[in-house]
Amino acid sequence: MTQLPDSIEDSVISAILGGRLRPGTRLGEAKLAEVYGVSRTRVREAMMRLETRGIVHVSARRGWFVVEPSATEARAAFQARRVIETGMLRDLHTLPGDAVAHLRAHVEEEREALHTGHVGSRTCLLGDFHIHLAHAFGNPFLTDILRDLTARTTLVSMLYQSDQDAAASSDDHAGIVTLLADGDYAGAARLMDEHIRRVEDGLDLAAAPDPLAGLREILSPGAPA
Amino acid sequence: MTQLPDSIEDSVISAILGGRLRPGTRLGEAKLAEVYGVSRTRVREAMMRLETRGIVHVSARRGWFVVEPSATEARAAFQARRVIETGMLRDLHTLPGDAVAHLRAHVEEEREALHTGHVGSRTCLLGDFHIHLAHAFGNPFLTDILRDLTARTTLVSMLYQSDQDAAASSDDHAGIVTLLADGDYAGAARLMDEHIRRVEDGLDLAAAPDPLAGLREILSPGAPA
DNA sequence: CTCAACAGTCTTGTATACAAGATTGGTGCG
DNA sequence: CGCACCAATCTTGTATACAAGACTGTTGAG
Repeated sequence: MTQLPDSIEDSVISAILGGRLRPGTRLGEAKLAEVYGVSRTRVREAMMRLETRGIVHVSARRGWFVVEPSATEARAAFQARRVIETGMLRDLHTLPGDAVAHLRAHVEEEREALHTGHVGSRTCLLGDFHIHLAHAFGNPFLTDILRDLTARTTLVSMLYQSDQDAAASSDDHAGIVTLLADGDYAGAARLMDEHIRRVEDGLDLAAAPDPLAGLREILSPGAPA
Repeated sequence: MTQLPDSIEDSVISAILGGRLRPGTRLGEAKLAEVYGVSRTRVREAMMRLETRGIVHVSARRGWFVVEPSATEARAAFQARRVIETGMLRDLHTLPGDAVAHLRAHVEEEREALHTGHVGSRTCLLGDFHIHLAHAFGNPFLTDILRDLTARTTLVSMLYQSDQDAAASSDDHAGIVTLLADGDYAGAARLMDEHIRRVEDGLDLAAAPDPLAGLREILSPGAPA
């Protein structure tokens, strides 16, 4: 499904999409340099690229951190995705013949992940659907833009205690694919709009994000001396 | 109209939007470092950021160059703009009250630039309209995305001998503002779609971009010894 | 005269050294 | 005991040195 990342950037992005990197996680240059077996220079370059893509940010002389979108930014990110994804479905009718089959297969994978219950691959697959759909339209700019936006909304979901029902999302995806199979782009656009709104509405954007979420989780079973 | 840029990136972007930087222009690190009075390190950082934004690219050990979009990339860039800008107009009805007035003033500026005939500020203003419109909707993600896409399409226009009629473009802009003033977002979206198509159709994307365009221009009057 | 090989120069690629600020842990005063 | 202050340590910010490759101009053979 997802090819293994060759660059530091891809590696970080895919870790976020897969839920392995949480918002607020510190990414020390020295640490990363050791992990990837490269010098700090390369790590810095990668971090700066990710920064311009809005994935990480730097706190002066403290380190690089996975972004923690504010409620406002969260809303804007979802809004941007809605505008672009529905816009694509409404304006572009250029899906190649095999796209629907591929998307159907993807939804099938989602279903399986739902049953096996592996939360990481599930999160990853649910985000990947949108990226694959964008990719199928063949516009690399839109694909790249949506990849970054999806990474951000994935972070948002991690931050605002999403009660997102993965099964419902997958059902939406299946519905969109069905409509596309019928050539009903307008219907697909409508359903996509509802879908993204549903995901957004499943968030508790009023709740301030818990800065200690990570720690709390680690310490909940019982801390050692 | 356009506040003076404080970073190297903004400076390059605004030079492109204003038509002062042509596609293919070489941006040497040492040269830029001297111009901006900073070290090569900072210049490299800025260039790498611009690279991830698709504005410049690096040719190994030869230097940084303003991108020269291929015909395929050109079409994709216009398509992306169409999807996003019409999507915004269709989905978002969140223009603040004073937005229309500001946009009207902007179109008025365009008109003046048309008469005075200053080609640089004209190009800049025509692109700025779209950026300002995006900005008015208040979604920073979409604004940033459109700024970069607009920079790219500006480069495309320089590269593919656009016969774009600046006056017609400005008329389109005026029309869009009028529709927005009436709250007719759907109509504005339709006109925006036509407008961007018109600009794209004004290009000769079949013609291979002339890699010597810059030189030819310089040498046309008669070369000195 | 043409062309291939080569030396010199220029430019980026990468690592490393050091400066500057932030954090942490300790110490002493009240 | 609590708190402010201070030293030690860690981390990024920035510049610089040097390596590696690309380009240019020259030179010499055919």
